[in-house]
Amino acid sequence: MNRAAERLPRRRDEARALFRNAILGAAETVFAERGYHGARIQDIAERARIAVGTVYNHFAQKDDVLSDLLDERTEEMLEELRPSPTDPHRFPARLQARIARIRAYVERHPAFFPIANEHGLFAGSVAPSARSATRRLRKVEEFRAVFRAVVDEGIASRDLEPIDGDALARFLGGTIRAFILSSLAEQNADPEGHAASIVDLFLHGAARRKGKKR
Amino acid sequence: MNRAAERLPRRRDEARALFRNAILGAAETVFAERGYHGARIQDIAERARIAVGTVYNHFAQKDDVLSDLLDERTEEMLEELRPSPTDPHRFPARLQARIARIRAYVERHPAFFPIANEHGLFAGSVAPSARSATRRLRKVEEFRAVFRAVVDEGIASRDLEPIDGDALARFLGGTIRAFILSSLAEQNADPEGHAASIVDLFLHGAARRKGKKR
Amino acid sequence: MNRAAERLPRRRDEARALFRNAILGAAETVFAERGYHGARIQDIAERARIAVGTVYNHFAQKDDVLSDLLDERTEEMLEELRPSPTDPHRFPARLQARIARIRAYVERHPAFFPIANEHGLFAGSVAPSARSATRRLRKVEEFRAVFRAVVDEGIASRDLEPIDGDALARFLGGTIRAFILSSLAEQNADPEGHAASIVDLFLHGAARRKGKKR
Amino acid sequence: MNRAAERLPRRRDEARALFRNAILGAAETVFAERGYHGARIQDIAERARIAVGTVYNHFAQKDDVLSDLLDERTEEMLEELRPSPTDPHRFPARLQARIARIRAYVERHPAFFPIANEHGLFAGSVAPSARSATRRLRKVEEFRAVFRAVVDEGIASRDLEPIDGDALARFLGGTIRAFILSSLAEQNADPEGHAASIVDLFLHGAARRKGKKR
DNA sequence: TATGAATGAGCATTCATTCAT
DNA sequence: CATGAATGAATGCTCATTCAT
Repeated sequence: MNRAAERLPRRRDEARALFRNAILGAAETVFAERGYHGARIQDIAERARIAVGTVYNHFAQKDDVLSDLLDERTEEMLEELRPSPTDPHRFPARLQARIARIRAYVERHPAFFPIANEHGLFAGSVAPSARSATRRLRKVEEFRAVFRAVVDEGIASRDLEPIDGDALARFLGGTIRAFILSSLAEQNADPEGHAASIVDLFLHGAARRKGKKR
Repeated sequence: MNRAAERLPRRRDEARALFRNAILGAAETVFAERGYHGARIQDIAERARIAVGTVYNHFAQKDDVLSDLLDERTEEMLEELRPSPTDPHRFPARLQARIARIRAYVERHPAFFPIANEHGLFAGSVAPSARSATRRLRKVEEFRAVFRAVVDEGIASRDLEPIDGDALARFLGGTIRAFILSSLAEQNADPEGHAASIVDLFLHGAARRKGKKR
Repeated sequence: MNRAAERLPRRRDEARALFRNAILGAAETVFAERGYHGARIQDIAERARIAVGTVYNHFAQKDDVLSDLLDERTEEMLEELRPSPTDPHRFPARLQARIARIRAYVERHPAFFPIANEHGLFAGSVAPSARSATRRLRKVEEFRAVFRAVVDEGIASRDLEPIDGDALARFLGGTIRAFILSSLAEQNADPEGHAASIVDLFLHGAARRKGKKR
Repeated sequence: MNRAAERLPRRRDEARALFRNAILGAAETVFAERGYHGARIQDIAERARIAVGTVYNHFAQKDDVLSDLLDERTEEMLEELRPSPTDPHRFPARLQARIARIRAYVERHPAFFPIANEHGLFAGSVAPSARSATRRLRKVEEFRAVFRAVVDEGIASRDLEPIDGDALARFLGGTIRAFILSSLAEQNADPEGHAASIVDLFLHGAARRKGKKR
């Protein structure tokens, strides 16, 4: 095969990916610390230990750094939410497994959440800041869709009430969001239990349950 | 008495309040449309039909316009959430009444929600944008406290599970937030029913309820 | 006579003068503290305990406040430098008397000197700041003329070398200026002696005087 | 050796110095023409044929441009005043040589003098314009010290009266200042003679000298 | 391709001046 | 005439983006 011919380009691509990831990683921290507008390209470059110009060799504009960051992280989060071959079969345990993965992700990328929030990833209807707005809305849509898929799964398995799926999806989103918040706020010692109780609240609500075991 | 002497100062204060409110109103729209950094003082002034300098006769800096706006609107929202003498006595109806008021508020100030979100009013842990950060955190705390008070009320009336109040408060917050989102998204024809169903989800969850009436 | 008719206008004029002087006095301090551009009309008004608008009832523009201040104070200083009926007749004592008056003036108006300096009253060839520049140059000229007159007097009385009068006038100016500087710097206990020694330096220079008494 | 490695940094430093000097040179003219506050950064940039931002790549703030300019020019002037290996040995000629150098400097940098004056470099006790005030006072002190050193030299060589050195130093300063003024005012054809006569006035004063040759 | 200095459009803020009361 | 809030032109400074090396 053309190994020799392949090697160099491959290395080149690897180098490019290295730079790109370094920039995105730096951007994640800096955006979280100072907000999008407070973050200067120079700050990001410094944190990534490269020159300003280099950032522009990998991203056309500042806005693209944010967009790509949101895209990648969101995609990763969505990946955690989607079904996995190793997931349990019954709905509640299945949901709990996914939520536990989300929690783990949030703890790996705590800086990402404030950014996602600033740009309405979990809220919709935010200021349309420039050309990346469209892309962002698409991601919001994908989130909605995944929540909706989860809910549909639950309805199909007769674990959820067969009512308005969109409303349930939003409810699920809100619940997960509250759960992420507490993950960021506290250093919970029992992630499994935490995920379990959030699923329980989603399923059975906060009302007092006479005579039922918990 | 000294009506005559009183009149002038009173009018002056009224005029000041008029300008101040005009500025805050304009700022609400502009911040929502363009985001904090995208909003120029001149945009706000133009929308309020005053001169740029006048904005600075009422607010020391751009940041203060945002802070005061967040303060005032948040206080108003909190007011809607707090118990009212006309509220029903039993917990579910009581909660539903408050949530309906919130919904009405959101519909009166649709522009405020994106702003609040951009600045983490419903999320905590956002980028600390200079001197107003402290003020904002205080408001976040107040929200948390009000949700907590609602939850404690429900626990006391034996309508809610007597478990970790903070967790329940966050859950309530997430639920209400999801509800606000849908209020902004759709023009629901039945606000009463909407509030009722959100309370129902909060109380009894999304799980299928065999044999129970809905 | 029309005393009655005169009285009111006279009072009015007195009131006007009162305001005018209060403003000039306040301006003197504020200009000295912050420099012309650093001084805001509002600062001057505050120090004079009047409203901003009132300043504009007495001076057409900020620049006029400065010009009039420079004019008045300069005129007063020139007055001190000019011959007085009570002056001694012989040149050295005569010069000493005038210089002592200048010194007294500087001590009454210490704030004025920095202003005069900032605007080149003692230097000529400064930035032509707006329309008052012409007036200022006139004052510089008047200073030069008075110094020249003093020198001519000394030449006529055969106390000074009959050389280039302009050069001598500049030399006298420089000497007096150095003297004013030390007046501002130190709290000399012996003003008379100070004036005497400056005259001595002007007349006989700094060279060692063998065998002469001092 | 590592010439090649050295070349780039060296060139970079040279380029930096080129820009820096161009800015300072432009600033010298513009400050002299319009005064510090009347000079806009854009004016300076335009005269230096660079962009506004470039000024800020070399100076943190407008004030620093002024400060550095004052520092550099003052240091250069002080350098001219300090003893040089080529100076004559006897005091009067020595002093004359230094003064002639000052005169030459003033003629090379006529724009600097008004600036120095506006900021009290030759006067002390001016409006303290923010953070650069300290630096300026230091320069004023250095001037005083150099004048004092000259005077001490003269006292030591028994050419000057052994009286209060500070007073003599101020007198020398005033004399030189007057001399600088005339240098700026006229285009004297005989610089040597001019310096000589100023030294003569400083040494022997303006009094008529019977029987002495001039 | 990495670098980092140059560029200049953009914006917050100031403050002299006006004018209704 | 005194008052002080409204006005908006003016300007220092920032920072995304470009480009010569």
